[in-house]
Amino acid sequence: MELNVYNTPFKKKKPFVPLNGNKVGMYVCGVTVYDMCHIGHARSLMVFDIISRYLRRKGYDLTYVRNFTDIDDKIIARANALETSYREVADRYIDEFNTDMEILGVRHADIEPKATDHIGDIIEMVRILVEKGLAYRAEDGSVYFSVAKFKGYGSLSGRRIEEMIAGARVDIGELKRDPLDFALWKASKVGEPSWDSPWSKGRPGWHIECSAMSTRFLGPTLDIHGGGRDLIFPHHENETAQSEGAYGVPFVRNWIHNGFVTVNGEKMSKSLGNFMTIRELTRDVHPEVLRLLVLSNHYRSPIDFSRDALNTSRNSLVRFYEMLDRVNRATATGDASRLEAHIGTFLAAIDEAMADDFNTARAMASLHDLTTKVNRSLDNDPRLSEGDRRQLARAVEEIVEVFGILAEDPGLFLDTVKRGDVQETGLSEQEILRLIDERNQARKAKDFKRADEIRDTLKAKGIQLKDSPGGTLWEKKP
RNA sequence: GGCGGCAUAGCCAAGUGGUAAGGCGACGGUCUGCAAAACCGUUAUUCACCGGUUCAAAUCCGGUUGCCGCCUCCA
Repeated sequence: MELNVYNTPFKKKKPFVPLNGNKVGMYVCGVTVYDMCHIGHARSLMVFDIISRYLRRKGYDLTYVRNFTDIDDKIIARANALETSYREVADRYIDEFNTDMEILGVRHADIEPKATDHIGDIIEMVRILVEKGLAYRAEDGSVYFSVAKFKGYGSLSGRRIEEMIAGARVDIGELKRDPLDFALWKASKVGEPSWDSPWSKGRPGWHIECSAMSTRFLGPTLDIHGGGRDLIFPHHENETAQSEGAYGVPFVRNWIHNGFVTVNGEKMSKSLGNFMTIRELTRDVHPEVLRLLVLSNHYRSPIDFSRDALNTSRNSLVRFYEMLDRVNRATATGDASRLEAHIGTFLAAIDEAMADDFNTARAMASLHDLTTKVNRSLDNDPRLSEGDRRQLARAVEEIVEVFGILAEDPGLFLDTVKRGDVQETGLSEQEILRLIDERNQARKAKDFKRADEIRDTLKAKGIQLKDSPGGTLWEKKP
């Protein structure tokens, strides 16, 4: 299936054609490490995790680069507030980030460069821009990019220079020649971390690090550059100006921007204070539930985050795992395959969905279809052939590899997720089991009144019973 | 103010020209002592509104309304 990808500046999908045959270079803007990551970050990280997994599965020779911005105003501010060094702040939150990614099952990028490890590359790039007359040194030793000198500024975000001038502003103390100019190199004040450069002791501006590091690892033209929608302007616009200004070749062949996580329709962000950190959420929500929520929406659409939305995802995930659990429990039969055709259809459907601009929502619909078909088949005949078991294992492997869900043992997953925190019910597991036992004795004695009474009591405490051939099971209803 | 995006059933959500995926919920059925789960069936003649193009429009064009984002740090 031919891969079609939506490209931000063209506003439409087109066939994905890497610059060099099968090789794909993908750069995604990572995080600024000054605080814990929230669910909005999680979505972006998951989206590109899934895209990278799919590209690899598709056979592309992918090099995925995701940076850490480890020097910046906010990191310095945080370090000052904590009376520590910028380095300690950055390193601490890089550790926290890595822990979050491990929790979320987001794989490491191939290369995860830090801005401060590439000061030399950054200075070299700024030097080229100054040499070409696209940048200038201001009085204080800072270096600014001269926006007016770069033709094509605004083409990514669809803005014209004249339109931007009105809205532009200049901070006090900035020595720009033009309000639209942006800093490539910031001269440092006393006490701030700094590096030597031909212009001043200082530190890199935000935008230049991505240009410098992406070029270092992937060359001057990227096949894919990704990030959140909010980075389109000015960050990605500025990266384009820097890179194309310096090297004279197209910077990015495919811009991919993910939609926001919103809360009550508003963007989740630090400044609005309506955020929830990854760590907080995953204390009582299984990471795959969040992943399924992300997968159930198209990557460019907003996701309105709520407990309700989370619950819906949880229920779907439980449905998938219960199907897998049934499969595991099914007795063997030597009969011919009943599921092979369904599984073939499913695998083709998810590839088709993903090849169409990474349409994970459609892929999840196919997974629901497959689940229904497997359940139906097992309703008709609870036995399963070896061939079907193998095919199904293959399908699950594909799901795990591309989407990062259904990676857990079904029995274990259902235990932890369905039973959750027993404490909340006000009963101990022992008490629950005792009541179930008492109810089953009543049932045996055909005392259904007493049996139903017990079931209702448990239900009132949020515990749902399920009588199955193997005995009575219980779960906590969210 | 400028630029951009979105508007699909009770809710969530796919769908960019060929006659509305999927999930949740609800209702009916099979199964069950009764439930739960699973399965089967029903649940949008219609895609914010008004015009237009077309044999054909949720999809394209123009306008209106509402919501959101960017223009300052932001995934």
